[in-house]
Amino acid sequence: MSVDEESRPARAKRLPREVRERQILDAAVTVFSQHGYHNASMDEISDVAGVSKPMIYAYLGHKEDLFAACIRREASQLMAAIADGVHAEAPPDMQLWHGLRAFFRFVGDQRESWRVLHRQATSQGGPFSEELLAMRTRAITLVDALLVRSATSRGHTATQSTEALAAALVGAGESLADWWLDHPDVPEKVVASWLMNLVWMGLGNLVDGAVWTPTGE
Amino acid sequence: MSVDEESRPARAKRLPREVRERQILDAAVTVFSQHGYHNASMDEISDVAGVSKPMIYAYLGHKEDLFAACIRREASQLMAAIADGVHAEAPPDMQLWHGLRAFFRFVGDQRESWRVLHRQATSQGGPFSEELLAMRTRAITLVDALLVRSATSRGHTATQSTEALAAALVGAGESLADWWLDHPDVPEKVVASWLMNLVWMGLGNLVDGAVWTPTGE
Amino acid sequence: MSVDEESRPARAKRLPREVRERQILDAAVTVFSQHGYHNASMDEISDVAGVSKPMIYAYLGHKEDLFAACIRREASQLMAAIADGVHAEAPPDMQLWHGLRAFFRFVGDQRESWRVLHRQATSQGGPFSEELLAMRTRAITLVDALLVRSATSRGHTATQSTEALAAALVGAGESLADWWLDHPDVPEKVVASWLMNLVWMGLGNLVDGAVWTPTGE
Amino acid sequence: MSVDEESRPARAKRLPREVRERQILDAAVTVFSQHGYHNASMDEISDVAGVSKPMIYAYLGHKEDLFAACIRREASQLMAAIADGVHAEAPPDMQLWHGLRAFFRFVGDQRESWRVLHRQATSQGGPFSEELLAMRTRAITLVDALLVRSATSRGHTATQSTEALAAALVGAGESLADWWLDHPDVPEKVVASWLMNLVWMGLGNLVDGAVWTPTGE
DNA sequence: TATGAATGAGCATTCATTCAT
DNA sequence: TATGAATGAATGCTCATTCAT
Repeated sequence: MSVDEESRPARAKRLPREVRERQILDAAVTVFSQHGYHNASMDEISDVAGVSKPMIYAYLGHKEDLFAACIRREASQLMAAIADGVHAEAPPDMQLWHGLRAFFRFVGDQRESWRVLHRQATSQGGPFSEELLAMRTRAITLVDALLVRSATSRGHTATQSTEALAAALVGAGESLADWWLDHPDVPEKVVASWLMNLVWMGLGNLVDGAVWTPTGE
Repeated sequence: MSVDEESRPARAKRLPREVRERQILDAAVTVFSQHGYHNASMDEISDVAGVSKPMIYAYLGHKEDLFAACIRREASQLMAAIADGVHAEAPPDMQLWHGLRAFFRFVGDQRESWRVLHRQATSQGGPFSEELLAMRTRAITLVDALLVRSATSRGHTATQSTEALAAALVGAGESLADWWLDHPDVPEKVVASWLMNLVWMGLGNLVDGAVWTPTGE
Repeated sequence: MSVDEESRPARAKRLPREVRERQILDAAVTVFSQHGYHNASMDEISDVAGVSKPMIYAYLGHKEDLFAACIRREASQLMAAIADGVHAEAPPDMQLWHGLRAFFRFVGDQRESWRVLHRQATSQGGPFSEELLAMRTRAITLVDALLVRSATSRGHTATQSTEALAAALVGAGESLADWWLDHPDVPEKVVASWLMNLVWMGLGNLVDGAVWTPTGE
Repeated sequence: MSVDEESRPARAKRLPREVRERQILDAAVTVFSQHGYHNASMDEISDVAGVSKPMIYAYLGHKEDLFAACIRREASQLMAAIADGVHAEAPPDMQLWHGLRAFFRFVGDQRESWRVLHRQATSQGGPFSEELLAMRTRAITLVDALLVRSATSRGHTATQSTEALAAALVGAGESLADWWLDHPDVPEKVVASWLMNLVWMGLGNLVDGAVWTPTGE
């Protein structure tokens, strides 16, 4: 009947804004990832953060803003992780390979972040799509650039399709990452190599101008 | 006195249950697809369906049940469309090709359905995942079988990776479909062929035992 | 998934009104007794009765009317049972004794009826109070008359208090009946004799070991 | 513009939780007593309490909890009132007498409380029965103890029947209290003495003109 | 006589959000 | 800076009741 308040870090008073914001964002990511955007209540977030609700509103604004802030932060981390893994001077296939590995490593390490980014953000309409789309676009653009460079370096002309292909690739990565979440015993490197093989052998041929065409249609 | 009641089809009275159920499901798909599961209100659904709320509850149960029913129906239609497009006796590549085309055709024709299936159902936890997962699994299984058949028919041994690859493929398709929703001027056949080329040239090599390996790691 | 409709008597068609009414009242008493007035739904009653709701409304009116009808019927049966047990020519104590026994017998045999009469009807405001009050008043009046007759026959003057005493007596009976519902292993005759002793001899005498016993049974 | 807001005490702002809880409970008792549990709406309670509904839920929980809280509070007050009236060293008859008087005084003074306790709580199933049963049991136990003590002090053996007798006595009190509610011109002391005589002397003695009178008052 | 179809109206409950301190 | 107190506004859901057949 009496609530024990021991479980949470003794609500420290008068912390600098920066710290509070981090606390709140951490809590928000956790809660959003657990219950989804709509079922996450500001009450629970404030509870988990060890901060009163008015603080949240003062520092990070409305629920939507808060969610967007989460996405922004996590997306940045993801992009940073990938950028970190990729060496710009390496050949295209190695770039893609390292990018994929970094991606899967991130997903494996930061499941909460990934869930918020992928599962939650995707489904919410308008406001978040923008945040997420922005990130997704950056990712696609990156891959796109890779493909284009790769094609031109071999003497081919990049077609419009590269952007679409990039989209497909990113989707494949996400989907495979989801699959991986349910099969955690498969090593990250293996998963990455599967995807790499799938797309590279395919992409490689494409880039070289080989095309599959339906027969007898 | 009240607002004009002309806008909706004159609320036909005393229809057989079957008809009402269809009306309701149609409305629900529309509304869920527009606002998402949580922001869709039963009130609006009943409004759009031209039916009072109690009818919805009487015929299709709670909001969750209703949503599940939507997913089930739309998923069935999607699967049926794909099955319809594929000819079982055709060679693997043609089967995949026709499957893809049927898939993109469905997405193009039934945008609402697709949005409900993909964006909404994916993000909602528990109860729906099951319905959707079931369908997704069926799709993945289908592709998986295709790969296995294809591999064995060429004298190779199917590895565990096929299921993962199938997952990746399905994800790629979904993602590309989403991309396409934002680029409607690209003909369906072209989009399908992009994806086909991406995965087939890749998958083909894989199936034949060709493997990409990182160099200089 | 398929509903078996075997459990209920095959919904016979075209029964005479009298029969239908009985069916409905029986069902209503059962349901009211189980869930209480408010939690009993017309749907369930119609279900249990094996009759469609419009029939109920046609034959017995609104929920309130239906409930009142239940009370009337059950109350009549109770009063009849008591009247049956009492012999008008017997001496007052024997009259009371037989009345009590008949009452407890009724409660023991018709628990549902009793529950509706006592627990449900008592608590509902206005409309039912009247029905129930009428019965209760009849009971009280009966006891009242007994006391008055008894007193005058011994040369005493009846005071206003008799009515109040009768009320108290009836309450004691009801409460003891409730107690008995929770102690079913006590024989009816014993319970009746306890109450008889309490009210006839008084606690003072009981405490002193005086006991009333029926004569000539 | 809106209806006059003068009728209720100027909605004081920002009161401590304790005060609000009392306000809410007071309002709840009033409303429950007027309309009964089911017909009482949380809206009305919040209105009468001069508090918004969310406060009720925040402080006292769901409707059931709220009702239980009411019962608990009122029951405690009743028991306290009785305990206050009884002197433990007095002889049994005087103890009973003072207990009865305290009881009737409470009923007379706190009609709302009594109605909630008796009429409402009794009729509602499960959850409340427990609260109320607990109190009723305490009351019965109290009387039971009185009887046992009284009997043994005179050299008699207490039988199992005491508990049942206590139940009967409590029921008689409740019923008489109800009767009294409809005959408010009878003084409390008189009503109490009627019941006292009934149970202490027994009807038999009463009929013979024997009367119990308090000594040394 | 008998019923499946249909609804108006209400109610408990929750949540994001904001004062007053 | 920081929060307990407070609420407007929805929303899911149910039920008694009545048509149209």
